[in-house]
Amino acid sequence: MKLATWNVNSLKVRLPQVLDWLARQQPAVLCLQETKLEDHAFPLAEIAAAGYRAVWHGQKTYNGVAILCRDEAVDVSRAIPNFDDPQARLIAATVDGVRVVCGYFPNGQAVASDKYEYKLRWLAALRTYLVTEMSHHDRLALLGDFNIAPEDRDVYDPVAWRDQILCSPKERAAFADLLGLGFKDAFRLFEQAERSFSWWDYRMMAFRRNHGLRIDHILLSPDLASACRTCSIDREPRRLERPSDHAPVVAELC
DNA sequence: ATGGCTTGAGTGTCAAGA
Repeated sequence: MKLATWNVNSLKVRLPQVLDWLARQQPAVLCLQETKLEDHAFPLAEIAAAGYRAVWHGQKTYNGVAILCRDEAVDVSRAIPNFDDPQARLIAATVDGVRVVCGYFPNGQAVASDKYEYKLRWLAALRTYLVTEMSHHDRLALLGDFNIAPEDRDVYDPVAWRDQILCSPKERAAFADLLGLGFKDAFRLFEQAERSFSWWDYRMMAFRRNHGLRIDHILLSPDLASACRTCSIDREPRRLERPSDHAPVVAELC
C-alpha cells in the first residue's frame, strides 16, 4: 500500500500533473495541500475518471486539502475538532483500515508575527487531536506540508536559516513533540541521500542549485512504521513545465 | 537588497507563500 503527499500549489493549475502522477505511481492514497479551490469547484469527475475517489475541504483562494484514494474513504472529518479555524487546513479519513490525516500546516510568515502565533496554536491543537486519534487508531498516518524543517540536515543553508521561520526552535519542538507521541518520520527510517529536500523556491534557480528544505512529511504510528518498506521524495514533477514548488513524498507499506 | 517566481483576485497591482 502506497501513501503519498503533495502540496500542488493550486489543483486547478496542477490537475494534469496530478492525473499523470496517479497513473504512473498508482498510490492507494494521495494527500493534497493548497488546492486553492472552493468545494463546489473540486474536479471530482476528472479524478473519478482516473479511478480515484476523493474527499476534500477547501475555501476560496488559499489553503484547501484533499485525500484521493483508490478505495472508499470513511469517517471523514474536516478541520481540527474543538479548534476554531477559518482556514481549510485539515481533513482526515479512514481508508483500508488506515486512519489518514492530511494537513496543510500554517506557514507562520515570520517568527514573532501574528501568523507565527497562529501556527503555534494550530500545532498545539493538532497535537491534542492526534492524541485522541492515536487512542482510537493503531494504524495512523499524518501526511502533509508541515512547513517545518525538523533538523539542520533538512535545510540547504542551516546557518542562513537558523532561528528563521520553518526552522525556529518552537516549530522544531512541536515537530519533536509529535515524534514523542510515538510517530516515526518515515523518511528517516531509511538511508537517504544528503541534501534531500521536498520544496525549492521558484526564484533564484533554487531547484537547479538544490537550494531546498525538507518540509513535507509522512509520520507513521508504530504499527505502520514497522510495516513501512520505503520512503522517498519524487523530484520528477518539480522538473516539469509549470511545476508546484513542492515535490511528492511517498511511503510504501507492506 | 525583504527582492528574486507563482497563484488567485480581477483588469490595478497586491497578498501570500516558504
